[in-house]
This record gives sequence, structure tokens and C-alpha cells, in this order.
Amino acid sequence: MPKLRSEFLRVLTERGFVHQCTDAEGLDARAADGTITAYVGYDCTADSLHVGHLLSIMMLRWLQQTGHRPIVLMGGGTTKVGDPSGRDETRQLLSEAQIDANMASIKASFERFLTFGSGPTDAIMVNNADWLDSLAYIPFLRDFGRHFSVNRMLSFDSVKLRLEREHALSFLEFNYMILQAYDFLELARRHDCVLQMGGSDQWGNIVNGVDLARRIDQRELFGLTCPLITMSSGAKMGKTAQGAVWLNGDRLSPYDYWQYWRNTEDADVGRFLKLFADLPLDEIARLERLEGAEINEAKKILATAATALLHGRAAADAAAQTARETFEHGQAGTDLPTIEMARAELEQGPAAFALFCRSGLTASNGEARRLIKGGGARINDAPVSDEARSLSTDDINAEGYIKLSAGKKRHALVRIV
RNA sequence: GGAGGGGUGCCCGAGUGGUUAAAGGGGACGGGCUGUAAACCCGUUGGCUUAGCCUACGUUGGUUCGAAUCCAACCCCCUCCA
Repeated sequence: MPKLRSEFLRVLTERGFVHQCTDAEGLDARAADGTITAYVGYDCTADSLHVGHLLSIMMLRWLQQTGHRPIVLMGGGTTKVGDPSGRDETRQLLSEAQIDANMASIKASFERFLTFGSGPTDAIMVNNADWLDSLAYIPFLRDFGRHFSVNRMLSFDSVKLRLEREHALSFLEFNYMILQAYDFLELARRHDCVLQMGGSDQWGNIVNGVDLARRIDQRELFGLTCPLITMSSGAKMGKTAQGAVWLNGDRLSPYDYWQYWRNTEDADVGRFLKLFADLPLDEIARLERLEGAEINEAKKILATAATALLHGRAAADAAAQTARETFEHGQAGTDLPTIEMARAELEQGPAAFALFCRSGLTASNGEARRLIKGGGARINDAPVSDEARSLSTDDINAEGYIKLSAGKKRHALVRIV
């Protein structure tokens, strides 16, 4: 590829965001010659996005940072259909009320990454239910359905995999790619959007939109996908002890989010810094060269930078501070999850395992008992050896709380009130 | 609508009347080694008031001293036919 003229594509390429592009030269020319508008779509299948969505959010962020206009498309309409990509099973059909609630809950995540408004490069948010809900079946089929070849649709991974594995694929889901293609056309017409971005699993859907716009409007659109990010060990990103790595703070606290990045594997640090932090590339190059235990410094910088992008600088610093106190000084930082217990209850000698469960460190009393048996449970940093161990006011430490630990990394505080 | 195959724990998957809370693998968690890393070794992996009890093999009933395993009906998935 010849040297890139546009800052936008240059930044994305240098940082490792680009997997495939329908026409890199053409897109580069458009982005170099003026302001372009690009979008990424997000379905409302849960009440929070997770780290898997982060890559595309960062692409929108860099788009805006390099002088272009991002559109966040909320899939209020497409969520009613359900994307079969990457799924063995039909998605559970969500009610409109659930979809609306999810959408409202997801929206907040974008506000830290993008600047919304009405200026030329301000981000806007749209909902595809606005045009999909009112489509009339027969006119839609005649105007747009005739441009889709079933032969070709069957060859797309999202469909092919289901068929090969002999799993159910409903006609409802089969329509998803058509609707996504139509979204792109609609955004091109309404907002002069010329580029759709997304994960590599969206390539087929994106290309469909590009093709549709060329056939119907003789409009030239572009598609750009980012790679599927896996950890060096081969595992997919985004799992912690508590489950998915959610972006909403009420699903996963800023402290736990910080911890997620802090525990990045050595081999991934450089790559993740480029993708998920907004540090200058020469700074990242310096951090990447750190070896052995020194690379932990890079991990802390990654964690703080990534957390700051999502939750703000103050929350990131607080998480870093708590981590320092907890791991480097053996104290308990204030950001640790905390539960409260009445003094009267403590005086009755509650079982330790029950408290581990109540604090959220374990999912059940049985799991807490097993943790104790396995030697992974500690109270005020002292290992718990007796499964029947109960707590008393003697366990309150100098600061007025009881510190519970499950393993070396997960801690919780019991504050006595 | 017809014929055949199938639905097992977080996932995959063995199990065709009792010793089955259910082999094996993956994942996850804990311990060891480390650097809050990876790799490797060990352990754990339904719930509870834990020497016991309860709930569980698509659903509901039935046979039996005893069922994930046998029978019936129903629901769902796949393949082929119409």
C-alpha cells in the first residue's frame, strides 16, 4: 500500500486497528481531502457493553480525534431481529421494553470516548428503529430484497457455520444482514455517512451495505474492520472471575476494570497499549521495551490509561491508588468492594464462609467452604484453616473493618456499623 | 404432514435399570513456583443449617424396591421426503 495521506487511516494502521478495508486507497483519499462521517452499530442485547466492543469505540474515538465525524448507531431495530454472527443458538427474543432499557443503559459508555453535539465533527447517536420499524414488507422486498442473492447470503460465515453445525437458523435471523446493509444505505442518505467500521466478524454484513448502496444509489461507500483481539494465550478477551468485563460501572467497578488491564499478559502489553490507551506511540514503544518484572510498570500505565478513558481520570487514579495500597503495601484500599454489617450481628458469631458469600467473593456458601478447604481464604491476611471458623468483634482491625480475601487478588471489606 | 436422528452439569461430551452429584476434556477458581504475567505441577468445580439433607440429565405423567437409563404424551433442534 502506498503511503497513507490521511491522519485517520495512518493512526488506525499504526496502532493495529486495521484488519480489512474494502478500498484503503479510496478511503484514504476521502479522509485526506475533507471531513468524513463513519459509523459503528451496537445492538442492545444487554444493559452494558463489554471490552469486546471497546476496539470499535476506540476507532470512533480516533476518527473524531483526527477531525472526522462519528455516528453511534444504536440497534433498536436490529436487536429485535438478532444477529446470528458468532452464535450457535438463536438469540433470546428481547421485548421492546428490555431493548429500550438496554439502549438507555448503554448510551452513557460513549460519552467519555466521544464528544457529542451539532458541530461538524461532533458525534451523533441514532437509532435504526427509526427507519426499520416502519418498513413495509412488500415494498421493501421489491426495492431492496431483489438486490440480495440467497446463494451469496448462504456463503457468509454467520449463516454457513449454523448450517454446517446443523444448528437452527430462523428466517428472522437470516434477515439480519439485509437490515444491516440497509442501515448503511440509510445513514449514507441521511447523514452522508461513507464508512462503516466494525469487528472482523462484521465484514460480510458491511460489504453487503457497500454493495447495496452502489447498486441502488450509485454511491461509493467504504468498510473497515478491526481484528478479533485474542490474548497471546489464545483465549478471547473479556473474562474475569466475576464474568464479562463490562463497561458500565455498576456492572464492573472502576477498580475491577483497572485490575482487568493490570493483569494483562506480558506478551499483550504493547499491543493493548496501542489499541486501548491513547498514549503517544513513542511512549508506548519505550514501555514495550521493558522486560522482566519491569513490564509491570507498563501494565499499570495501561490500566490507568484505559480506566481513565472509560471512567475518568479521578476514578482511574483512585483504582491505581487502591491497588498500590492493597498489593504493594498490604493494606486495604478504599476502592475495594465493601459490605456493611451491624455490630450486633457480628457479636453473634456469624460463620466466615457465609460472609465470604455475602461479600460477593464467592457465589455460594458451598464455594466459600471449598475456598477455605483449599487454603485460599484469608481474614485480615491470615489464612483461614477451619471451615467452621466464625467471626467475632476480635476480628475487627485497627481501621474498624474486617478484610476478607479470596486468593491473592480478590479482596473485600466488611465495615462494622 | 411422513421417515430417521437428537435434547446430559458453565461449554463440549461419555453414560442404555442400582456402587451416578453423573467418566473424560475445555473453561473457571484456589494452592505451589513467580513479577497481581506466561508456562508448568497439584487441588476444587450443583445447593444447604455439609459424617446428613435437598435439587438435578428437554417437559409432564407412568412402570419399578430402585430410572439420566424402560414406557406414554407433549415441547424443541437436525437431516431427508411431501
